[in-house]
Amino acid sequence: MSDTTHLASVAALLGDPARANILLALFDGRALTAKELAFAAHVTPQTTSGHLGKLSDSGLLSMERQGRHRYFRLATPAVAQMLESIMAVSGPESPRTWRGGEALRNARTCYDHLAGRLGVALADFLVRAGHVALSPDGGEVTASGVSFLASFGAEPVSGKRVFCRPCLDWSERRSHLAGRVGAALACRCFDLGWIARQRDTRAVAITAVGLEGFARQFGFDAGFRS
Amino acid sequence: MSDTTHLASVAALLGDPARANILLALFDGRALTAKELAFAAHVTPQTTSGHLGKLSDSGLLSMERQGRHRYFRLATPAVAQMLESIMAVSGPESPRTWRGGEALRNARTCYDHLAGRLGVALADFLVRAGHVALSPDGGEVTASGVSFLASFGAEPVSGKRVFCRPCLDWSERRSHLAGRVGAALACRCFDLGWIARQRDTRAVAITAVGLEGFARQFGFDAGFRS
DNA sequence: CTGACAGTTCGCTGTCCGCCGAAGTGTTCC
DNA sequence: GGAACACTTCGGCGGACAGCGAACTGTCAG
Repeated sequence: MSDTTHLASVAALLGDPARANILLALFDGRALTAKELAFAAHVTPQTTSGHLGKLSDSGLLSMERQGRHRYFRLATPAVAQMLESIMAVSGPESPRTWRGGEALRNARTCYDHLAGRLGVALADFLVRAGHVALSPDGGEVTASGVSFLASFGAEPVSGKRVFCRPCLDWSERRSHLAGRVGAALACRCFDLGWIARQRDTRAVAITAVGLEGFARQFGFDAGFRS
Repeated sequence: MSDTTHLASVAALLGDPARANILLALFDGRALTAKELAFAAHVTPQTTSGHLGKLSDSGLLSMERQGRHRYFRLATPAVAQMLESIMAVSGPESPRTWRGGEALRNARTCYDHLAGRLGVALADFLVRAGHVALSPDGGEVTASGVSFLASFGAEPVSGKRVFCRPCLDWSERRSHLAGRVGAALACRCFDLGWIARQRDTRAVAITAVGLEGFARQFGFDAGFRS
């Protein structure tokens, strides 16, 4: 029964609210210091230190020293995918209970790609335009999609294959784009200055340039709601 | 912080060894009675009853009455995928600690598709033959793959798209096939009598017909190791 | 060197929760 | 009817562990 023991021990790590907060704070792929994580977890630094030790020991986090700071990040994309899939099960519930605020629902990062209304709108456009085909389990980029992405300047990195995968959006209950394609799109949008990261939150801001750009290139109004 | 709370509460459910055993016992998609699950979880029926109540309340399990029995199963495929992704993170560790036995490593079901050495060998064949292209995030069936699957009698169900997705095998540390394609392949192998389910384990037995069939159609020896 | 600050280790307390024995409800079969 | 069985509820016990205050190590700035 060795495998169930390990599954349970990893799950138990995620089962503590403080540790869950830490992991979600790192969910967008950035590296944060122990103190920042203590703030995110709503516990004291010494408690956080214990949690970070456990998470690192089990291989969920990787750590990097820099002067007197220690930067923590998710050890691998597999960890992010695990968090995604748990939220896909736990998240939906009643949308009314959402306290993350409208900003988070509008646009946020999900590890390395975009989620929220913006992420879903992007995916919708690509599907409607026939650039991408999505099914519950996965997706494919069509020939027209390949050239569209190239013209937009979002070339998925690393050879092998153009690939994309759907990621269930737990606020919108619909799929947005993940995988290399999702990452490339998000990256390009940041480069163009259409969206910008904000402090202490996974929510991203849509800039004035972005509003105009999304309307022109993707044909939707990214103003969502006030 | 509503979403972290829910993530933590779901993870906490999986974090108990008894509940993890219950979920893994249901991982192959079958429905089991409360008593069978008590046996699988190594705890008494009354303790199991409490666990099943919690798992059902949080929507991880669905229940069905049948006479004086109660049958439980995983509520949705999303739950199975969540388990997969956690095992992908927790499972690898040192292969030496594997106690599931060689049978489980050789061939087992992973919700609705095949895993273990057999699952990996099938995926390998399809990739080498150019029937399927796999990347860490997803996969595609090629034109030749579509006709190959049709000739084998494994037509993925439900219209929309032929689709497949890789699933990280936590014993072999390599990908096998999941998604509709994986399910169709497994289903066809059961139908042909190449493999057979066994009691009280996720391991599947490879029949004599299967040995011959895998060698002829897929070009590998499914004898793996004694 | 000294003070400030990041991060850790230690020891203690309080709480939560898994577990089982005993007793209760509902169903089936004779 | 009554016995057997599946499953649940209740109550108390005991272990595991998150949390913090206090004290320690290490790094930086002047």
